[in-house]
Amino acid sequence: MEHISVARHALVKRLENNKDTILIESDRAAVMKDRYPKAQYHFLIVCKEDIANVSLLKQEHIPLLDHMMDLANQIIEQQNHLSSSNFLVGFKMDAFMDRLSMHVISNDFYSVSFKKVSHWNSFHSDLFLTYQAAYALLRSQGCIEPLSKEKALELRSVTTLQCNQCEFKTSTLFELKGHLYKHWNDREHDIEVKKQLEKITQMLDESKLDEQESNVESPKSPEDSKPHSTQWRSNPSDQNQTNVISRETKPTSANWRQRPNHVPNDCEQQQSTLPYENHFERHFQNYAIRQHQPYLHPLLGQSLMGPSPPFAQGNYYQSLNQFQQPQPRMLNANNTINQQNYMRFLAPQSTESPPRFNPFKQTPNMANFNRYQCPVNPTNRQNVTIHDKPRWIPKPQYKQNQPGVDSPGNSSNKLPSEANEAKQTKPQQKQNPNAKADICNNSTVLKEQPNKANQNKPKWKPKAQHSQGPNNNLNKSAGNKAANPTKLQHK
DNA sequence: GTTCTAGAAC
DNA sequence: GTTCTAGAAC
Repeated sequence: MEHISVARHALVKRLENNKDTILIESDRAAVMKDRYPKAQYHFLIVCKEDIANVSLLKQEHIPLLDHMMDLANQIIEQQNHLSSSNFLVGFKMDAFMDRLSMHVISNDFYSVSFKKVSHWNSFHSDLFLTYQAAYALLRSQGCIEPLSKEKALELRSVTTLQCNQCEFKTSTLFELKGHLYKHWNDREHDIEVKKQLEKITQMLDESKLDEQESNVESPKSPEDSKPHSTQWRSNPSDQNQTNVISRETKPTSANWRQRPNHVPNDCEQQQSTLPYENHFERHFQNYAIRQHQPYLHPLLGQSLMGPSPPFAQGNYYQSLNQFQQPQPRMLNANNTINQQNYMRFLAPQSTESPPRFNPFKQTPNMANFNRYQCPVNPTNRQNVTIHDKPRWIPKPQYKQNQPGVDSPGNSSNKLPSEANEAKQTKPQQKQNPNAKADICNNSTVLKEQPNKANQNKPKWKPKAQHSQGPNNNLNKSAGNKAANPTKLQHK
């Protein structure tokens, strides 16, 4: 149980020792990223005062609550293109950590660490107490009643999952995550469209301003017209004049085509057969279609930029449909997702709109990085076949060995193929009938005949209960459950 | 709470 | 060979 208390204390430890992970700090609280974010943006505002959880708050803590909310607003304001309405702010009633922490989490819930139904229920049931609710309870009652363990367990395991952005309901985490991915993808498109439109609007404003400047400076007769406004600005006096142009003035257009009641001369008549070149709006509209069409939202793309972009024409979410139906053996009895299957679920991405950089995505540990551990790099993936890809890479557990000493268990310095061979030798050692009999009959023999390959640090040590008592001859798993129900104690 | 992984189960 | 589970470690 000691390791659980260590884990519970990890937040305080991080607060005290890992100052570099703190984003905003005050004398009463600090803002840091959640270690396992359940959405694209997930922050913790950790209280510095030794308060274990929200149910220990009293009325005198209302100023502390307000201060934590101030920090929450500060960190939300730092996130571009997201407003406070996109965030949930509050406390977990069944918090695991032993220090009061306010969660600030974006409502997309698109994250690698979002893996369990209980993760969803922690934020979308009575397990989550919003800041407003906590404030109201402290003001009215002066305290916050804790949830019973039974009630918390019941709320955690609710399987009716209601989308937090629409009326969609499902009973499987798989469908919910596929659905949430659509919401996230749409929002990313909206943000991208907004950025592009802002950029285009800015360019249009600048070009209109230039046009107005040129119209004020342009001579009245076509014979004196000069083709480029930049040439006029080469004269310093002209340049000064352009700086005092008022937006309200409507000067005669520099383009003869745009002047009302203008009769073109011979030269202009000849030009009329040429393409219409001087229409800035049209020019930039075409530019926008060429440059930004792939990024437009389907609805905006249809009305503003001409034909629908490719992702709006076909079944854009066709690649996602495979996630709609839960596949067999993807979920276990606890409705959690197997790690490997989960990565398979995340792997396919639309080629039309690559996802935005994930600020929380963990970078691989480059010390142990090799081509076998790089499932997302397509160039490396091409080089890996099923046959030469080991299921796991042994970690360098034998660093204590002196250099030059050839240890049979030291697979960290070997090639992967050699590591595979070393792994294949393990069952042969286990099948030694004498050794197996010794393990079953006398635990002390284990100390006398240790596994030589793993002599320095055995990966698994059978417990004394396995070789003692009435479960001696039962199979191992049954003996484990009967003699050592630690799992039940943890839960 | 989380990840990782050996061994069991399929 | 693949998936699940339990235990260890953080």
